[in-house]
Amino acid sequence: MGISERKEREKQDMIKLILDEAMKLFIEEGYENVTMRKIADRIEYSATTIYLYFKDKSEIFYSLLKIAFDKFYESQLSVQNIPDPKERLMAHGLVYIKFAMNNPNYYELMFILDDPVTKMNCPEDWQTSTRTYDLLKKNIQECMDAGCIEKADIEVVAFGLWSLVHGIATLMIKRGFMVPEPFREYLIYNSIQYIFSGVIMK
Amino acid sequence: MGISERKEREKQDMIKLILDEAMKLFIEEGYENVTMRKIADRIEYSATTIYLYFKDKSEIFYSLLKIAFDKFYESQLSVQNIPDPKERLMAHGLVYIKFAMNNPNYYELMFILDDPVTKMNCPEDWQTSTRTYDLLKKNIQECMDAGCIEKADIEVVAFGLWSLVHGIATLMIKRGFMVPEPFREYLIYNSIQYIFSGVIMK
DNA sequence: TTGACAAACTTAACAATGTTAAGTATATTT
DNA sequence: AAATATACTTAACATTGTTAAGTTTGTCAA
Repeated sequence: MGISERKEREKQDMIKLILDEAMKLFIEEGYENVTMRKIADRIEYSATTIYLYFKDKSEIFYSLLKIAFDKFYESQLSVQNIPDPKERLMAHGLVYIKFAMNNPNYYELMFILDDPVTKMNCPEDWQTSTRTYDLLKKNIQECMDAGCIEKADIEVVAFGLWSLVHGIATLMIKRGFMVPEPFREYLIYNSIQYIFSGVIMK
Repeated sequence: MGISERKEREKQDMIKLILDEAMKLFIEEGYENVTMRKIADRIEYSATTIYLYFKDKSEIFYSLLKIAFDKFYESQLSVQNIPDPKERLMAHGLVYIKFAMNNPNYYELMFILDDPVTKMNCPEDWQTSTRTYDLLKKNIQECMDAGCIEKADIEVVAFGLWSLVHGIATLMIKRGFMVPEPFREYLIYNSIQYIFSGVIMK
């Protein structure tokens, strides 16, 4: 009988509907400003219905977390065709920050907010997130192999460069208003440029 | 007559009482977990009394913000007696991160949370916060003068180095659990070391 | 086809939050 | 001593996430 299949399909449709509307709201308004009742309004069901498909609010946004990491990974790939490893590494950093500033709510979800991340328990959950980090390490390794940058523990270098771009991203997202607009791009590009050209050997 | 003076004194005492208890709660539990009623319990007044002394919750923590920035500045000073400019700059970075990790709730208040910062309107408010940044710029300038690091727009270099340590700090505070404990200190120290020794000229 | 049962969904409600309005003591002034 | 201003409290509101209880709808066996 196809009834249970249909039911399963309907259930998946409902989950997708909730996630889609939650995502739209979230991108526009951010985690704290998305309420269960707002989502309920959008999907045209009562708020409690959502609890039949998700344990609680953070579980909804834990699902969105995976989508965010996928989009994030996708954006990083765009840089992988650059042949010169040191140019690629620099572009990698820039595209990282660009993603963060174009998708501040995604970025907050992935790297700042506590709530939905607590749902990440199984190690395979991290795989989506570590994919991008592996990409960075790969690019660093190729720079080392090509003699562009000083050889060292790759974990150390990756963490350092990640911290740099993460720092720029979070400062711009959270305290960007401190920097007058036409100056922001200048600061971002040149500070990365300065530090990278220190790390990269002549 | 001394009545109005006494009243003014009592008012200031009350403000101090509220701030003291709010601060204690805040350091232990963080902004979101401090409620008006919890503060009220501690000071042994009703919750609404607090509103006679502060406009709203964020204004209380805006007051704490200044205290946090003062403590922050104080901690940075400890490094200013190091004679060698490049060693001083490196130590500056390390002490920055140390403060952030020892006072994660202060740090969040200063550089991550949105709410209390919105109360900062007058330009003199920023002075407490820019003091530390000026200190960094001074140290960078001395490094340039001594020929330790490549000459460039000081705003660019300061922003880059700040982003680096801010990135490390926020990653450790917000996603530190991803890094196994004995590995954290190693990552922090060596990644800073690596990037600094790139920036610093041999 | 109908009656029992399960699944899907809603309404009502709870406790906690920040915050406001109205009321009550207490202190000051005239 | 009466009038008034000050300090504080109680009650309440709207909003939040979430749970419990009730209702409707769909499915299946007789």
